[in-house]
Amino acid sequence: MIKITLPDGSAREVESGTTPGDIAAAIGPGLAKAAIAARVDGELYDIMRPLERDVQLALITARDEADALELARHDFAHVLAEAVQALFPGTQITFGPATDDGFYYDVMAPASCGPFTTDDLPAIEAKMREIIRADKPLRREVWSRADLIAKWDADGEVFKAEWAKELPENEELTVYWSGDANDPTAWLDMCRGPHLASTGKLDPDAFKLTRVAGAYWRGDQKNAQLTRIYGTGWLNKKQLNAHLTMLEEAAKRDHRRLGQEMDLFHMQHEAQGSVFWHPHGFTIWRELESYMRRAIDDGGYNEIKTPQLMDVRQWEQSGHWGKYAENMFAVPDIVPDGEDGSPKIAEDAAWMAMKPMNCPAHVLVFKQGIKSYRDLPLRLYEHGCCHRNEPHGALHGLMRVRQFTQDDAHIFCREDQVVEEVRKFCALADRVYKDFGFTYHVKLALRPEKRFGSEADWDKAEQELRDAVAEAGMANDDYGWEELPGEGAFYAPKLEWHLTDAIGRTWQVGTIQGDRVLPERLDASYVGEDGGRHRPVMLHRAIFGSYERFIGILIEHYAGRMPVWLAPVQAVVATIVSDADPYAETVMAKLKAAGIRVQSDYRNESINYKVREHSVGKVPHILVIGKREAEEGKVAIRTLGSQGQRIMTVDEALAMLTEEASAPDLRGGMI
RNA sequence: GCCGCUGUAGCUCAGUGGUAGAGCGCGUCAUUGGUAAUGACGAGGCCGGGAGUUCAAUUCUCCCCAGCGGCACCA
Repeated sequence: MIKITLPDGSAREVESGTTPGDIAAAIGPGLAKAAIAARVDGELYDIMRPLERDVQLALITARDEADALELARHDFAHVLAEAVQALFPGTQITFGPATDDGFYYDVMAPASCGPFTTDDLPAIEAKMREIIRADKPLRREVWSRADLIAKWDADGEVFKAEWAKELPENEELTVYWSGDANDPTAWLDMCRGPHLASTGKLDPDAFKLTRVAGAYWRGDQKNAQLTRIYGTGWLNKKQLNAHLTMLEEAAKRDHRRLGQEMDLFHMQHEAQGSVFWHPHGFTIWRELESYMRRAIDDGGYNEIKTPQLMDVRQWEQSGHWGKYAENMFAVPDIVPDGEDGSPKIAEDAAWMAMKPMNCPAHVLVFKQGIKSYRDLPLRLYEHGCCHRNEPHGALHGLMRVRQFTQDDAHIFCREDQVVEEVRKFCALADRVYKDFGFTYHVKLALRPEKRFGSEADWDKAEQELRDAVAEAGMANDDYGWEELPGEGAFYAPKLEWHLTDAIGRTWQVGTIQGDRVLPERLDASYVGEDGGRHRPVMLHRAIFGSYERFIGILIEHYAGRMPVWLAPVQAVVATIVSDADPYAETVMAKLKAAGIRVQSDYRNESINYKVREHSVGKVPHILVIGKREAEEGKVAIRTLGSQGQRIMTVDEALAMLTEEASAPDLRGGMI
């Protein structure tokens, strides 16, 4: 007999081998039907898996949504693999987990039919529904490693066999059958589980296969490329539809689409991965730049500007040429050739490289003149324009570009100032993100495999960041505090700020890194109180990350409806009849004088047309002026997102617009 | 860089082995109007680039380039 303790504290004595499903049935028929899995001593268990020792047991139903979704998605993944193998014999299966919104399965299509395409998805979906409707029981079995390897070898499942062979010698492996023992279509996968009791527990109308993509076996570029089939999966059709609606919403917010509709910027292949900012887009940029300048002035930074090109030897010394050359653009020293007029690379040409980062140049500025401990902390800031030769497949709108401008600064400080400087940065970043209406999580990326510096330096650098975050009161769940092993930069661990936008997506933007490597490599020093030379610590930090990316995030976050202070056009003065134009011109003059970005629309078009066009153009306020307003000295304001209009005097409108058009830091409040 | 898909007018997209169409936008004219599209007419295209098959290629084949979805990468 074993003892099962339930969440309410009650305990039951049952035979060893009793399953959670049996216990649910003993409690009541309703629960027996609803229970889909169990949590046994904190671990997820199949409802049909025998219990063999004293345990704490909690039954899981669809009400435990996170667990239920995870189970369902994992099952969908298995059904997907089963369907693909049923339809395309010879397909090899590998691995198929649940994801944040669904599932995927990586398969190797048989050589005869080549990689799967989206055209194959409808047939696979239909087969999946068939499997679900067949309500095949899912049976867990424990196999020896040797038996399983034999099975995979016999079936020609190269990837599964490789995986099993790498597991520890004596490990017992779990497999799941889909279908009972005498079912000729029974299908087997090696899997940790857990799974639902049968395929029929899934809702056949609660999933959709969404796309296919290439993925490397075990995530390594050197390995075979598999076909990954993605699906989204839910507990019921309603949830699925809600998700599909959210995806549509995200598509509507796509900054590439809005960027074109709002005439903010464009890109073209002659400057692949680089942005042509149009007047409207660059207006947003200028506002952000001004905002950031005020913030750094406030924070005690000094703004500088450093060269775009430096001799490659400089990059060798900083270590970038060794670790980062594949992402750098190198430029030969070209001299004109007098003979035929064509440019020619000199034999002994010096090679220059475009800067991919600003840090070495900032150290060079620091090194000019002798620095005393009294000069520290020295905070050097730059709107640093960097070029990185990103892989073609990585480029994505404004989010991943080859030329971008960072709000980059390096703080040179003494060892004893590090924690305080990081803490101050946390406060500054907090203020900035809140001004844009973001919430955020903070994570600490720890030492990567490829790295510079001693273990002791890394220990210290990591601990400092931990301490500073603790002092800033952010090392807790409210801030999603988490440590990420192996994800730091090659020269330093980094704190990362992950913003959550208006529809719940997250974006990594801000960062601060404590670096002792670069000051050493470039021999930066200051004179201490003791008269001796000391190494400063260098903190790399950014809040927006890059202007390009941050603007992309803002466009999606606000769905193009920028707050008034950032809106490229803050107001349009639109007349109904041309008789009102002269009066409208006086209104324009007043708004312009007050610094409002206002445009007039005196075109020979209906007011309906004008209102529609500027609404679609996401102008925050339309000031409509007809005969009445002209006679009464008023304006009729229609605000984006609202149906009605407000009639007010020009001065009232001016006061309102002026208030809304001022940046949040100048208003002393949040937007 | 890897896998898959896509590339036709400024934009969104139809279409065809016999050198092209719609809507929006743009231009002209009429219309002076009251809060999300006034009407008529008109001008726009090397059908991504190159090669091949063919009497004939925007259409079929191959190679490039770019974009999109992922993977890998993101110092």
